[in-house]
Amino acid sequence: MKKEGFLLDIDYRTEKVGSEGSGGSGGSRGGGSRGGGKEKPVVRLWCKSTSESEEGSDFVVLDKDFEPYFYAFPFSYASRSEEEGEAELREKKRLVEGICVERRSSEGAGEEVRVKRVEFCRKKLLGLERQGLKIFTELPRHVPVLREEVRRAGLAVFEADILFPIRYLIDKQLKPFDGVKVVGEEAEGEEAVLNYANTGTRTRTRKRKRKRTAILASKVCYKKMAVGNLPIKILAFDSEMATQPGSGSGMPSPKKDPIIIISVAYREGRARGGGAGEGEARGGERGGEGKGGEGNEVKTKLFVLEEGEYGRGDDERVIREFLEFVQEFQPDVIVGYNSDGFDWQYLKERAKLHGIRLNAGADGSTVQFERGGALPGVNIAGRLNVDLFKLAKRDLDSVKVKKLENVAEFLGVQRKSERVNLTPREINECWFEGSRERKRRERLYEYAKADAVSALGIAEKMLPLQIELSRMVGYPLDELAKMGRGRQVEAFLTAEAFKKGELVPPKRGSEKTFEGGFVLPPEKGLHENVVALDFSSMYPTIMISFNISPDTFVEPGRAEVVREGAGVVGDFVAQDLHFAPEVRHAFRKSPDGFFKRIMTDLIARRRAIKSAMRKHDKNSSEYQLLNLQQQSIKILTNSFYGYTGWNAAKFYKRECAEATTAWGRHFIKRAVKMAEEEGFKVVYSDTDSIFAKLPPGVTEVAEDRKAAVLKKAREVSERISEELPLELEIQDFFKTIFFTGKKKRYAALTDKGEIVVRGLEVRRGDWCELAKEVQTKVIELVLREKDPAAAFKFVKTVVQDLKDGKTPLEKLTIYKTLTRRISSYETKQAHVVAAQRALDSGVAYEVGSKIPYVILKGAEGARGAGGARGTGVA
DNA sequence: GTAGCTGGTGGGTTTA
DNA sequence: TAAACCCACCAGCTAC
Repeated sequence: MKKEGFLLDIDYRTEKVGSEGSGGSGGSRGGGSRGGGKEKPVVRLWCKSTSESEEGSDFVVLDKDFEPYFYAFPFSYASRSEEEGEAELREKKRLVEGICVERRSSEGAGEEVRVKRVEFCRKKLLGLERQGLKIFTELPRHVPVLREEVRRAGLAVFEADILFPIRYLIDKQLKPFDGVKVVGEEAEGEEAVLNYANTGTRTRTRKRKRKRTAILASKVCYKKMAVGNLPIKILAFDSEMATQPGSGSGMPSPKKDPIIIISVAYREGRARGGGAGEGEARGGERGGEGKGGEGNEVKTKLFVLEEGEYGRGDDERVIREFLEFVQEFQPDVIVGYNSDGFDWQYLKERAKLHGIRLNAGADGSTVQFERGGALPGVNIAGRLNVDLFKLAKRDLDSVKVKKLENVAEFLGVQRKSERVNLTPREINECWFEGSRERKRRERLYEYAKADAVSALGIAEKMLPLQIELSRMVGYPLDELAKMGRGRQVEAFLTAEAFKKGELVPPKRGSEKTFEGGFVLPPEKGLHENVVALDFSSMYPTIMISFNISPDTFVEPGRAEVVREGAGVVGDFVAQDLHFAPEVRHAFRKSPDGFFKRIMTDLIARRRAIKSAMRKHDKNSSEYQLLNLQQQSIKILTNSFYGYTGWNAAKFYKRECAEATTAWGRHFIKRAVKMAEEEGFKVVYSDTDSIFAKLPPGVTEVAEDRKAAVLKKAREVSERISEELPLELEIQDFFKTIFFTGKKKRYAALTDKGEIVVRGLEVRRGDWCELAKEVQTKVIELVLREKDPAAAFKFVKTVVQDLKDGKTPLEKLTIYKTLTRRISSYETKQAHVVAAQRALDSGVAYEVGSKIPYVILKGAEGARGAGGARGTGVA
């Protein structure tokens, strides 16, 4: 049979050869079951159909024909003949083929590990063609063992740390949320049962669910497809606990406190385009949804503990019903807020207590918890588990205190003022007193629902961009959502390298830092009619213009500057090289480097997308999708500079980053000079921007002044764009701008009436609301009204209110991040002291969380304000 | 990724 | 002798 669809997730399991199927736990990315006998890896591609008759239905592709492998190359010795090299490689090949070692599993059982086979191969290493070995292994878990042995045999090892499923995607050129075509036969019997869920055996109360077809693949390949409006089912969940009254501690403990509510939110019905092939689960919902609209409504469901159950501390039924719901709903994506760090961990403990399996996987397997690792990771087979808190932490810089309600409000999902808000103490009260007071219990239910709905809303706002990034980078969404930008770039580069026959270099860090951007000291005070100019995509443009790439960098000594009369000594001649200013790093002008080829391609793709966007209405779904695509390309392109300077990067090359910033400094200084030559007074400049005004007396009327400044700015920009390989764009026009005299700190009023603030306390998360409110008002009065006296008066009233104790405590709460364990702080800072006191009274703040505190006059130290998650700090 | 600001700690030194 | 001052450093956070 043939099947087409799009890829959602990938993992693998190991199965015993010979016997039908195998026992053991379901494999996951990076994991696998074990046991005696011969085993082999089976890659599982979790897909959704795109064919018209069964759109949105699930199927899983089983591929048993992919072998784990890695590369090994001899260390290159200077000037050795071709024959000598080949002879050595043949010798090494024999050596590697003979490798046999004992591998001890965590249970202590021994396992004999051999190399499966070895092939000769040709690959490029930083542009240089090299001959080496491609070493295949029986199982993915053998790679780390054999890698060490191959190293011992005197070879340099490459690409031995690419996870097996990722290796599969790269080699097959498959991408998540993109097309897959498979030829094979439908799996039957035990094989099918093991690999897809819901054949009806596990869910007692529910009807038999629709079947997930499993296909034993004989051929799997990429299939181009339209990627708009993919039918993806998201399930958001959240759980609430109540702590025993009088137990002192404010934190619920999974050892004793049961889960009182699990709330879920989801959209019911098919995604846009109809619900063909779906007989049930459509309920009596309205089907008439407009094209392009959201259409289907958000639904919620609560799993609530009963009184008697609470008395026994027995939340088994609640957990079971939740799991059954997951299996019935079959979500593609499961989201929660801090779900990896909290909800799943709690569920794990509670499930263990009752001896029930947390089988939320699409194959009925249990939720897998990553061991070790700095951050707790949670994996669910066949589904994409995403912790939105991690996403918000990484991507929503402007939300300072990343509580669920704050993020939801910021994204326009749900206003805080329009939902039920409860503190942990109130949750307790609503629970315990709710048995008498029905209303309070209702409030708790509304609260639980609001949390799940907010999580769903956040997912719907944030995931589309993540999905585009996932498709582009080639990493499954759940993993990608946890990765930092550097690792995302690296994943993308790894796939690109494969396409270009390049090897991914091994990591070789360094501690050395390098000089960054140039900042011109600002001219203190108030300025009027200032134009802001900036270089668009300065670093990427520089990298492309000067072919900056790890493979075009010429080591000092290899480049010879041709002096008059002197012969050529190095491998490269000066006129064939770009030399960076100040640092004098050299880069070959040709051929185009690895980075340049990729970046040029990305920029071309982005340009094409942007022009395609113009053909669509801004509110259309086509436009929105294209917009997300161009955004993700931009994010990636802009990350290349940072990536080359990230010392944990595989393609790390300090000189690349160093040269990039050196050219940046060179050009911004040149631009300042040119602007001043044209009659501008440059009042400030930072890295890639210039703030300039015309000296007084050029024109008299205010309106003319703006026109004059802009006209001049256009002239300067044109001249600069002609002379330099960069575009200088007019970014903004400020009617007034105020500099405190310090770098990176100013406030401005644009000609559109908006106030822009940079660096000042308003922008900082470690100042209390009151301070920020006051500063905002002062800035308004100074910039808009130009009335410092009024500002002064206003501040005085605020100070008086403060002295009179009229200011509410919440407005004085300061939040600061606890960046490490309390014990490892050298200095006694207020928020650390506050965190310690909170701990003493039973509220444990995790590393990385924000500690709320208030500084009181004459107090011994910090006193707590009501936090949302944590109760007051003692 | 580097540049830069600010507040605070903690120790040593100066000052009234 | 204690308050005032100075300074290097730690820590957190932001601009680009």
